[in-house]
Amino acid sequence: MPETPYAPSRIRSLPSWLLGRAAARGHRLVAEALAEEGMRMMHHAVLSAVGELGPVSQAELGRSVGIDPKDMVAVVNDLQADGLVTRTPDPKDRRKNAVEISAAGERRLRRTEELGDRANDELTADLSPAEREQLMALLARVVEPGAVAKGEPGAG
Amino acid sequence: MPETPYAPSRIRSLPSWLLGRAAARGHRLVAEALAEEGMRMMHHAVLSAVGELGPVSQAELGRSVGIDPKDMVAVVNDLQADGLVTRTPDPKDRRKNAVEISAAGERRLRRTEELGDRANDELTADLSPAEREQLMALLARVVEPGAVAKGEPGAG
DNA sequence: TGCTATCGTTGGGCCACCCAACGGCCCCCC
DNA sequence: GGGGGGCCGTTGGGTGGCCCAACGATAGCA
Repeated sequence: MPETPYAPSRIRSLPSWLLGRAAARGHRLVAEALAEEGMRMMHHAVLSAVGELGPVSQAELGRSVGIDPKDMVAVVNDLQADGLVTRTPDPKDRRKNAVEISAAGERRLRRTEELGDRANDELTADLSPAEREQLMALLARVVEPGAVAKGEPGAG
Repeated sequence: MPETPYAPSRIRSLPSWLLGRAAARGHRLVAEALAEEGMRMMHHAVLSAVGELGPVSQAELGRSVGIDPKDMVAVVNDLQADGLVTRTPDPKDRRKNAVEISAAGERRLRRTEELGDRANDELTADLSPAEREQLMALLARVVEPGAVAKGEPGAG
């Protein structure tokens, strides 16, 4: 390399910086993989959460994937328009919408999960399985400080 | 736990997801720390790179911190307007601007580095120093696949 | 002398993330 | 059983990071 593709930088020694770079690459890889099915990351995340949680309100969905209620509306709209989820008023609580995955949604989810997994494999291609687990464990403690340390069972 | 603050999700087992969450938290912490000095992350990154590289063209700066030339213009404009860097035409190559840090820029950089460091300490508060190093090493290999594995000297 | 590539700059667009407000509805307390 | 606090979905607006396209000026090379 004649030029200086990656200049030295004190910045690079900061976790936040590396984290941002790594996340950006992961985002890019996953996003373009999901694009093969016409899906975006948030849509995939929400669809996956719906598939796991069963009929669930949008608010709870939002909390589970950490997305703003505003954006959740748009995502569920899209998913519903594509016939991937159903949105039915909850008879027990008329404020809520019961969001549920459809058969088409499950098929789509299966494909996008496959694509997402492969993108993540590429993302961590340089890491051994053990290292990948190690990375995940460390990241989990960065994401939720104080949650794992004392062996707390947590929410799930 | 009555509610489900963090619902189970297959998504959460993906590196890209955890990476995104961790990066978001790091971004938030660093951004609000830097805000004390009226700086944004990109500005701090560029200023830091300028401080390290000495007089340098915007294009090279952009490559070193991985930022779009378009955005670099705005960042250097801001830094220049605040008197933190100087932008002088390069006599040897009249296409280029030689960007250099000023005395005020060095002072500002010293403070923002301090703030950034503290934010990163908080970000990795749950990690021991060894674990933090471990995380950084793993992240570096995620960011630049194939660069570290074979002991390649790289560009620097 | 041309051709190609780079540099700085301008313009536009996409996506994730966040805050504020509002009508509708539930639940609990009085 | 009536009222009030709080949650739900929805709409609106705003910011930051990232990427692509184009263009005039300039440098390097054939």
